[in-house]
Amino acid sequence: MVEDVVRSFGFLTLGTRMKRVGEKLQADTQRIMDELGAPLQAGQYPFLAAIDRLGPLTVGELAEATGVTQPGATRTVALLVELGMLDTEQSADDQRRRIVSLSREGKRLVATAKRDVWPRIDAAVTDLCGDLDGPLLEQLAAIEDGLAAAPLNRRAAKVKS
Amino acid sequence: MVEDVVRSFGFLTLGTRMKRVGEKLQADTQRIMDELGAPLQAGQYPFLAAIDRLGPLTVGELAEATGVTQPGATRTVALLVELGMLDTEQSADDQRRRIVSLSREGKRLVATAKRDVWPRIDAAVTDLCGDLDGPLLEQLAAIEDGLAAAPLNRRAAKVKS
DNA sequence: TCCATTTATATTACATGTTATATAATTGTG
DNA sequence: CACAATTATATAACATGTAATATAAATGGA
Repeated sequence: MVEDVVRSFGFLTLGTRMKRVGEKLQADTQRIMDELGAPLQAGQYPFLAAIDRLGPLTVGELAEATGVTQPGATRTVALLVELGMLDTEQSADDQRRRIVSLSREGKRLVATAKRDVWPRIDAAVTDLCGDLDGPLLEQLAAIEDGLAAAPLNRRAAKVKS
Repeated sequence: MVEDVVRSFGFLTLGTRMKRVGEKLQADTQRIMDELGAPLQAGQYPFLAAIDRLGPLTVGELAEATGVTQPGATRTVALLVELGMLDTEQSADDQRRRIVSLSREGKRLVATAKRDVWPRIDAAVTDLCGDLDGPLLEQLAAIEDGLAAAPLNRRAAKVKS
């Protein structure tokens, strides 16, 4: 077993390390969702959740709300329209804008996710991180070790009961 | 200005959020390196640093040390060989293994980076995160706000004097 | 010793992020 | 009120991660 240099380098490689931990969390989250039958990718839910919370939004507003660039938002919206989860209409007063809203199916999916899926994910992540405190690098190490010891989907199953 | 839903959702969207913060840190780090004339991408340095620290490694060991998958390591190694920073040789006792080492130029780059670049990056990130404490979500918020207020390259310039 | 299994690396296909730029609609100003 | 500048979205080109699979070498047991 070789030393994990990204972990060893401390603040110097913090960006790489946080990105890596984030990707691992997302991958584990995806597994929970797969097990529960949720039909989308983890990274797509923020788009649905943003509209659910804020009402119909333009592409640019969705980019802001989800923290991706505008081209990223354009692409994900196109995909979710393709999948039947979102509808778009041209804005009446500004023909450049596209107003994105939840389709009937999108609304159903959000309702189900809010009830059955998101609470489990939240509980699993809380199980992993909720009690953490102290310096950032120590918390990151605890998260990495915690994920290695028991991935989120195992924690979700545990918490569920 | 639209609400940042990934931030609002707390633990539920922690993976997306950490990935995003990590990407932002990396992008800022890249800008420091660009300003200092470092010729590689931020994400490529862990490969050089791993070999500098641990000596020549196989592709698989590099994957472990840098925390990427083996195909990712294969590709990055190929790129860095192309750029003249790494050399590879077939292992004598196991023809499947490729031993990856720093080229003369790679060694020179690591020496320069260790002296001139990495300390600045470390100092800038420490300026941003070094004093943080408390619950994870609060620290993440502080990092996001801190980066928005003064990106890492500004902090590097400040610390440098 | 032969051959099935395992292991190390490479390849393929894809997901999802970015930046730079194109296009079309709107706005503001001389 | 025409036209330059701005704004919203789309597209293109690329970077970098993954999983699944192919290929070639090493290993181990009948």
